[in-house]
Amino acid sequence: MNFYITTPIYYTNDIPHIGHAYTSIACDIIARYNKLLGKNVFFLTGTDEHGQKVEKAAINSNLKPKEFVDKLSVNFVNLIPFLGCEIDDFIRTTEERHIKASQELWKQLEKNNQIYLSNYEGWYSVRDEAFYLENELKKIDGNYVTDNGSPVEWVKEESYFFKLSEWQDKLINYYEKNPESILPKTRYNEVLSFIKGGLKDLSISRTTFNWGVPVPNNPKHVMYVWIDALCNYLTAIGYPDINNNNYKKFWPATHIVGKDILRFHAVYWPAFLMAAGIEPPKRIFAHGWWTNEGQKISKSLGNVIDPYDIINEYGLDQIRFFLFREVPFGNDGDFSKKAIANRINADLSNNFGNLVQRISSFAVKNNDSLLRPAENLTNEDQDLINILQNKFDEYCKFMNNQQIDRAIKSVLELISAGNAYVDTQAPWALKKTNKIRMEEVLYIVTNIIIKSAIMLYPIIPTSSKKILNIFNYNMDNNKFENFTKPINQNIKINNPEPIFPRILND
RNA sequence: GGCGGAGUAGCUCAGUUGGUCAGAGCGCACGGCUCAUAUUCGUGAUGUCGGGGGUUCAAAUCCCUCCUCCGCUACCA
Repeated sequence: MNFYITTPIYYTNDIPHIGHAYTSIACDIIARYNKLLGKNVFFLTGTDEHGQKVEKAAINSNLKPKEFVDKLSVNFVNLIPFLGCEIDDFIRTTEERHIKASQELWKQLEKNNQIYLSNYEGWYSVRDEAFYLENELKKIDGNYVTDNGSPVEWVKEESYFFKLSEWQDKLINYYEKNPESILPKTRYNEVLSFIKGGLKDLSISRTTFNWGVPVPNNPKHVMYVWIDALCNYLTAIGYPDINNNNYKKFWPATHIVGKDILRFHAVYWPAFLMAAGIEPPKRIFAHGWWTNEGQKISKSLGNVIDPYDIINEYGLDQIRFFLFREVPFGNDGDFSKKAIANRINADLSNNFGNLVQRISSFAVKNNDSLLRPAENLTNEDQDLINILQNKFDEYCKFMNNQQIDRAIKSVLELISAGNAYVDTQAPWALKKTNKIRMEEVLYIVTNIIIKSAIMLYPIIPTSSKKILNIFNYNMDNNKFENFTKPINQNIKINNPEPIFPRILND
């Protein structure tokens, strides 16, 4: 089984913020989960480097566009390992392979009679790089400006168009047959209602700037964002060489996107693909946005969250955990210091960390660090093992639908059951009365700890490995095959150390 | 305006096809344990399940209506 997951390509007009980190980590979690399932995974991210905005920013910086994007792209390249993301490729739209792929996709669309030359005209804002309808504009001092105050000018230019209007019925048909190809459900509804509202042909080239992929056989035009940007998902797996091994293995992809760019991925992109005779994406998942202490995040408010700052303050796994434990994936969330501290302390330090600590240090002090497989299971033991089975089933069901928060909650419930089991079995009492039973109890809990650590590995990979290391357990020999079967090996415990330090109140 | 979603304990939210569905976590109160990062375990309290009406033996769950909030309603990644 193969699994292909992508982030959007990030636009090189600014440095990365928490939103970029959020999307990338989401993909990393899903990628790691699928690896645990035993799949071959291809995880792609990259940067989108063309367009008028970049061209202008480069001029303002006294740099050639390529020099400018080289500088900005590296910020995104460097962020990936800092976030603990294990990617398989990083694509830049200025790469030769991508220019070739986009042009090839264009030619394929042209060959299939999906592109025609015409004129595009309307009110255009250079700052926003977008056209506006008259009713979206307001008049200030006799001049039209956009809602956010950008000046607009009336522009008429020759442009190539994609026959999007021809794909309305086919898209509707496709989505009605594949209701889970857009998630969450509410986004699916939005997309479908948008398509049902009618589709107009799409302008896909520009002549007013040069920083883009040249349109084949007409160098006056460069591609306007859509085909260039979206095609990256094909480029990275070898397109246009459709006999390429990666292409054959990994297409179609699962795309994780912010809710603001859902339409491009869920309407234009599948239409392009179908028009080119290529299968549409397997799934598009749209996630929400973060606020900061209840406030909308914006540069002008000065409350942009720098992923480096926040991770250096709380720790990588702690932030990864918070981002996906706190909020149902797909919803908007609020990033607050209080919520972060509560989450880390309650779930990681007090619940999981404590279970690890109380068992490992108890075993070191009272059983010479050695744990031996349990032989005679009581009803209570069996109950706990049954809970593991139930929670693992839930966890997989949720993860398969990108309900990461629900999956995490299932594991936390298992860990809570582990803590409760320790209390009822009271190994500190058994120490005086029944040493054999004490050993069994410790071993049964250790099984739960190890399985919990592996289930949480996609979210908190470094911490999970630390925990497994305490128990000298190598997770490579226990992925999700026969996962709930109890471990059966002697375990020697390494020096325990607190994995999740609590966050002290400010 | 149109389409869609949501209003459930102080907070964040679960609640498939109507009948242990009135719940979880956090917070709070009380009690227990002492292995553990002053951690954990147990018990308990607060809810007219947005308002009103209807269908039904039975509705948070279906229908009608009203109120509030949110998203989408095309060319910005």
